[in-house]
Amino acid sequence: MSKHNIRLKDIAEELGLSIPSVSRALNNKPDISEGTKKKVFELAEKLHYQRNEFAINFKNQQSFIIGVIIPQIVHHFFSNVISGIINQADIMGYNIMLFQSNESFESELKGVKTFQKSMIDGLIISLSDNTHDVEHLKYLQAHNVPVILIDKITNAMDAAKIICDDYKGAYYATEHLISLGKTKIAHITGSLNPYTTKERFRGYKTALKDYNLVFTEHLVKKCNLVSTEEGYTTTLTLLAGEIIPDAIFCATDPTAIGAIKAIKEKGFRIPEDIAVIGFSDWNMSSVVDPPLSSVSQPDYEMGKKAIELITQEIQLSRENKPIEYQTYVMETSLVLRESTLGKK
Amino acid sequence: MSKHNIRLKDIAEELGLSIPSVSRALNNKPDISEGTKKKVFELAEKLHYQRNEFAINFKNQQSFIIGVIIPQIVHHFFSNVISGIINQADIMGYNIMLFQSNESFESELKGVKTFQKSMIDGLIISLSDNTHDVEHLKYLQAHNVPVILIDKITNAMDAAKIICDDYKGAYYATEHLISLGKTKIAHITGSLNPYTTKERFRGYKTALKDYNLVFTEHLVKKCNLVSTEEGYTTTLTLLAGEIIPDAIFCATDPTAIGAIKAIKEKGFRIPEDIAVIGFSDWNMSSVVDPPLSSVSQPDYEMGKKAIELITQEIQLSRENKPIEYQTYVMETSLVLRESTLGKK
DNA sequence: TTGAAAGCGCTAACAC
DNA sequence: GTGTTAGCGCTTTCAA
Repeated sequence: MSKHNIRLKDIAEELGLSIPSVSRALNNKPDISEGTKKKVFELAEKLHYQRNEFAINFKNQQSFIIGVIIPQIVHHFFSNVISGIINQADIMGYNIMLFQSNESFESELKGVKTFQKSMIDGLIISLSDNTHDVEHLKYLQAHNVPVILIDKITNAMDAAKIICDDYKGAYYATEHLISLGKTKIAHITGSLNPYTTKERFRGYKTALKDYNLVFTEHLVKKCNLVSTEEGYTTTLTLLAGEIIPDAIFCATDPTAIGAIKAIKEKGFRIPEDIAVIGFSDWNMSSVVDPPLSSVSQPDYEMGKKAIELITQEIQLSRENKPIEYQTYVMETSLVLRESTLGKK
Repeated sequence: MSKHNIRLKDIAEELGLSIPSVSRALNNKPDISEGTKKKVFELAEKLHYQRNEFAINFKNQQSFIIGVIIPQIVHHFFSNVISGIINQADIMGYNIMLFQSNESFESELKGVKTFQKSMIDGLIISLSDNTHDVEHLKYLQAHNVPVILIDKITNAMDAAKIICDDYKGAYYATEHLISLGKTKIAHITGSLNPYTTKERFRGYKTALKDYNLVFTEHLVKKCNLVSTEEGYTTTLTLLAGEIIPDAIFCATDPTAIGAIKAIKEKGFRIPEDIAVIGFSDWNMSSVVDPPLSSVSQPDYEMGKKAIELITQEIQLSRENKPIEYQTYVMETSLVLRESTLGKK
């Protein structure tokens, strides 16, 4: 907001009162007479008085802004997380400042720095795939700015963490394929840095082991971007290999959609020859042909939870009370469609 | 950031200097000796001095925050717009505060109000479908907060506006269907409030007229949410009508995807019996079966442009220079796939 | 119940 | 070159 706005001073002068009196009146303090309070309110109304929040923030050293850094907004999962964050923040009286790292560590660093300058009250962050060092986040914590890690977390720091149960989700997905009688189950994984991908891989391996299926190195392929294109080309390699899989568990839905395209193109039937299951349950997964089975993540709720946690921490931090960090593991669920179940 | 931080005062005292001298040194002002400047810098470094931005913002009455309000983040078009906004804002040295109206006018009003309190330097907004009154935006303008309308705009106020050429895009899409020899072209439109939908409808009608095709009331159906589900059910009604269309131009891609599902289910061939074209070019549109032809919008560039314009306006506004409002119409392009072209 | 004074951290205008 | 003074708008003492 600009200069030339009505200040307490203007009201005070016009009413022949002192500035503190006007302040008291407008803030509904007890030690002010009803008469003057009424006069002040009326004039304030008439002049369209608006508190200068710069002054307030300055005085309180609080911004009511929560910074949010995620790798990519254009991503079904993250845009849902953000949606939950924004709606809940609104309820709690906070504003959201948003930044995307585009999976670059330098960019993430820069984001944290500019947020710091904007005096955020707290930070919710999903780490970039290339973040190995978290000194920038520890620095914030050390300066009483609560940090909450969401989805892409790290064990390199103590903080509240919100994840979904990638391990269990992957385990159930694999188990589902096994229950269909599949034995040569391939896995297309992502860059192995992020915790999430690792956990999905672990769930896959454990399920195989628990059901006495052999783990075959050749049936695991790595995608860096976990994109549709990469899913497509990776699956082509898979289908050209010695062992043709009879099912594929993909670490993300786009990859799975790429896989479906490759499988159809090569003339295999889905799911009879090769069943496919993804992870994330994009809203578009239901419209591909065949509709894709997937592991659904509680994205919106994760965002909501993040705000609940951080507003609590902000409060505790301002009261100089100790904060206990927990890791919240939120449940995934299987959404089964034709890519594994076939036509009804 | 918290209290208990290093202030200029701390440095000044430790160095036996006055506060302004320290300020001058740290801000690289010319009227300070190299010697003291060096001393100050070293101590500041050692003590991890950080400017208190609350004080700076207070002094300058500027936040370097740009507010952004859009109807829905979880929307391919908008998340791309925001992506462009954030990346460009970063370049220009601004932060982005984000809010979604969820297509509710009340929510939009509330968002504007909280942003006002957060002292945003400018607002970029895409109106909710239910916004008929724009007094809240005019109020901002009147208080020297530049407002830029993007995509969902209104003629009810004077401001810089950024849209894509919905009319032309729709015209070309319809023209494309006509060029395929289609004559009974249906149109599934959205809620007719937003300017964009109106323009798409107008483009459709004009194309029909220009090519001497009769406009048939029955072939135009309205969807409120323009969702996949609605596209599906609406298309079913269309296919159950007296005149079966030989092509459908849908106002959005989700609608078109729903239409494809309905058409396939009823046993029609795409595009031989009924061709389908959408609008927006979702990234998933290429993976549906058949891949969907669509009108691609310059979403990311629109966001980028919005930041360029608003930072200029903010600058002009601070210099009390007059601002000329323009409407920027950005070009769409046809992305043709199998849903109109058929298999190669 | 009200006013006077001080201060949040910083910078700009004015002295010396 | 450096220090003194004043002020951004508001709230919170402390006096009266």
